[in-house]
Amino acid sequence: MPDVPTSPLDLDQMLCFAIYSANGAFNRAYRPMLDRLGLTYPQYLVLMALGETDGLTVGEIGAHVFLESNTLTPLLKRLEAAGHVVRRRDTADERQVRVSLTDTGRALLQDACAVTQSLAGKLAVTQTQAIALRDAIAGLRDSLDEPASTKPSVAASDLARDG
Amino acid sequence: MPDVPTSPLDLDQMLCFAIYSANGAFNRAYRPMLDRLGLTYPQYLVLMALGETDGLTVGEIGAHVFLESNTLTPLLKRLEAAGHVVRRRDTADERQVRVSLTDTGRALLQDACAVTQSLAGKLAVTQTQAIALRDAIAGLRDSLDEPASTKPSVAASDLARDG
DNA sequence: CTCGATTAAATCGTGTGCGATACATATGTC
DNA sequence: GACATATGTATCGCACACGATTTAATCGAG
Repeated sequence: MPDVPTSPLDLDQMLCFAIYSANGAFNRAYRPMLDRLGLTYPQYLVLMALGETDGLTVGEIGAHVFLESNTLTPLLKRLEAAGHVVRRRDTADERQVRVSLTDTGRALLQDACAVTQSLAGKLAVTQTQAIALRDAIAGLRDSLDEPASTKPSVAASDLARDG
Repeated sequence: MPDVPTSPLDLDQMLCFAIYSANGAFNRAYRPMLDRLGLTYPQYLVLMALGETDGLTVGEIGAHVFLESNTLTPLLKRLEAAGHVVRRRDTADERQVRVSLTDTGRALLQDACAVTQSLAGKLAVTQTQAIALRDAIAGLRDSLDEPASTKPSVAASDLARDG
């Protein structure tokens, strides 16, 4: 084992940087197309969540897209102002706000999904690779979000070039 | 092939969302530790780039961390105001500004790298998995950033659940 | 039933990322 | 010398994202 004295970490070796920079690349790729639809990427994600299950509460949306209410509330208001979404207090529990897609919102979601489809063609991976990659990254995310999980046996000292 | 009518895209099936949410998870994990050091994550990345090669120009830093000068300039000024970095015009080519780590900046980088190391222990992947993952994601990023590359033979229609 | 604790949203302020645009300066080319 | 180009800088603007606080509604214990 070569002695690695001071700064053993190289930018291109870090898993977190790969994800950070890939996220930026996705944003750059999505932006011009989503701009035409008047959507931002997080807004698109929220529409997708509602497309799966309409009438989610703000908290439920947040659980899907990993955003808090302080981020979602203004975002949802923008979506509502644009007419893509309707916010309505739950009659049973008036603390909660239920969000539903409007017809135009649903149509917009269709267009946005087409954007994703077209973007998929640019990726330098096969479908099976993409699926494996997605699941691995999702697992990574979950292991980071877990408060203090019992790590699945990975020797921490072995992971010098991650993070 | 099953007919996939209107909204075949599920949030959890999308590769871009996995990356988006993993990036958020990394941010959440890094923030409390980097906060103690008075650094943001992109600032940390810039320090790392300078740790590899000191005296980079702004443009060179941008090439490393995939950020433009309009993002980097204010970031670098904050780093300079905090005393972690020195900006100096290149005497040979006065268009360029060369950025160098100060001693305190270099020390800070060490501490920040330790943060990454400790974080690596939380990841639910082996080292070999992490390396493969990192390379795959970096390849993804590069395929997205390429202007209009000849895609490596992936059937676009095969990639419905990516993007 | 009332009071206190808990929960869901909303709000406020701040920092930051990142794009668009405009502009100054230095370089290279004709 | 006049030109286009490249690069760094400054400004503006929007949208996140987080922390902390506030308000409203619900629930639970007494």
